[in-house]
Amino acid sequence: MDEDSIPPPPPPPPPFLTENVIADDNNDDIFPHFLNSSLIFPSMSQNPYYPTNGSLVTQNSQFAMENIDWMSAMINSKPMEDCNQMPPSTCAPVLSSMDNTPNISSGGGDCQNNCINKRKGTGKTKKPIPPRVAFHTRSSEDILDDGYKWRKYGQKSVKHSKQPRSYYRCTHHTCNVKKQIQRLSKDNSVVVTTYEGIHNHPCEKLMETLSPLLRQLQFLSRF
DNA sequence: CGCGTTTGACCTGCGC
DNA sequence: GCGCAGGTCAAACGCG
Repeated sequence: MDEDSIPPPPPPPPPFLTENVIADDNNDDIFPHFLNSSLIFPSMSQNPYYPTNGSLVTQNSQFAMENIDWMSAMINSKPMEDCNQMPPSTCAPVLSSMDNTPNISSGGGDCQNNCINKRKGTGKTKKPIPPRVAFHTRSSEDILDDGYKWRKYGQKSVKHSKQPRSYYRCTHHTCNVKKQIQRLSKDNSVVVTTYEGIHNHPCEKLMETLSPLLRQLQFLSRF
């Protein structure tokens, strides 16, 4: 190759966002349903039920979701065995620790030590592992308003943690999504939320917001 | 009265 | 097989 040859094309873009997004809570253009420190951004997603990739810091809450590839995490979550081969940004949200090790928001951390679903090899058939995403939120509120309705079905004190872990289930009758909420014992202001599964119904708040608009559109379309 | 939370009991998987 | 820890169940209770 000589110097006159065409320079090589730039490397392909990363498969998902790697920049933090500073969201103005009042900016409907970015997050139309971001209310009261809620985590609702269905408009960013190809899947209307889940937010897409990217990190987010808001004025009301500081979300330490580092380069989370939500779509990959929730839909294409890799088997635990694969996490060594995966980039940290892919491993991090899915495989973050359930105990209080502070690696969830540390840019990936050590997958081997932080896999939620880590199963030490026994050779036995493993239960299918539902996709999971965990992230840190600095908030005084334990329960983030993510647009869905949740019912608490259990609370448990966890070893090596002063803070209990709460278990929630989506109240939608056909939906089997669960989430766990736990505060870091090292930093009580940090809430660790872990989602398990994929909603099979629209976000209620989104529908609530959109329905008047849809009605209006239906009305206008008659002319 | 319906719905959500609390909480002790029970179940299950894993390590030894 | 046993014990431990995490996860779930379900009855009791509280609230609007």
